[in-house]
Amino acid sequence: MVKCNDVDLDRTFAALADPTRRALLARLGREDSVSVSELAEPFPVSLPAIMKHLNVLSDAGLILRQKTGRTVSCRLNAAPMADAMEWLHHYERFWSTRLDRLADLVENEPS
Amino acid sequence: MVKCNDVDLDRTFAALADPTRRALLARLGREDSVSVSELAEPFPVSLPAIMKHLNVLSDAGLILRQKTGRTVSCRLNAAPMADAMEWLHHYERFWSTRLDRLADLVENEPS
DNA sequence: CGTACACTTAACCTTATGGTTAAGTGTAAT
DNA sequence: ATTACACTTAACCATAAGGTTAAGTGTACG
Repeated sequence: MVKCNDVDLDRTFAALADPTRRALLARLGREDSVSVSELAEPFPVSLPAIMKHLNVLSDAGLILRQKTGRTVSCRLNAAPMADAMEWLHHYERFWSTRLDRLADLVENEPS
Repeated sequence: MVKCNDVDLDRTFAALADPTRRALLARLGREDSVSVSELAEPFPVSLPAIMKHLNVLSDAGLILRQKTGRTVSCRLNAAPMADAMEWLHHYERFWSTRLDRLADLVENEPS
């Protein structure tokens, strides 16, 4: 199993690897539907820069855009995060402390 | 809260955004302690390329290296993944209640 | 109509990423 | 001592990422 070419996971993790993009997602987590210019406003960078971030997020499937008149509203689509989460989940036992693991054992294997 | 400069999270997600690096971590998840050349062997790229990947993983704190004689053994350090997991955890409600959201969409988008 | 507004695209720049080959360092074995 | 081995570093290359300014598209409004 040399090739592990999970392009979707690549894109998801890459999209999450930037603080501006995480902040955009956080905003959409709080606000549900926000226009592009409203999204851009708090950041000290230009609108085209934000556009590029939004494109990265779209390509990763993390946001959806819908045009209404001349404004475009963005909303969160967290589904791809579930795959990232699942990948990480496989490593959970490596950071759980011994006590956590003990608790896990007790929970999952009673008696 | 414009600045969300979580450099560690940047590095963790960026490190995870490459299939070769994820495969290296997977190997270390299975094998606990593996030398650099053993790690590199399955991949169709040069050893220096793998070195760069290992450096990225080290910089993200995801692996630890220990030199013994002329061989360097690498082991997984999953701790930084916990922070990534925690970040993702905040969005869990956006995909775990997907059926509810689907119903919501159907309600709010009459065709 | 014309103009302002919301967004997008284009062109460009700088730095980072992922790869290469070749050379260097230090330890082990003959 | 010499040679082989395991890894590292250096130098280079092509492409991608993240930013800029300027120009373009399309919708709304006076």
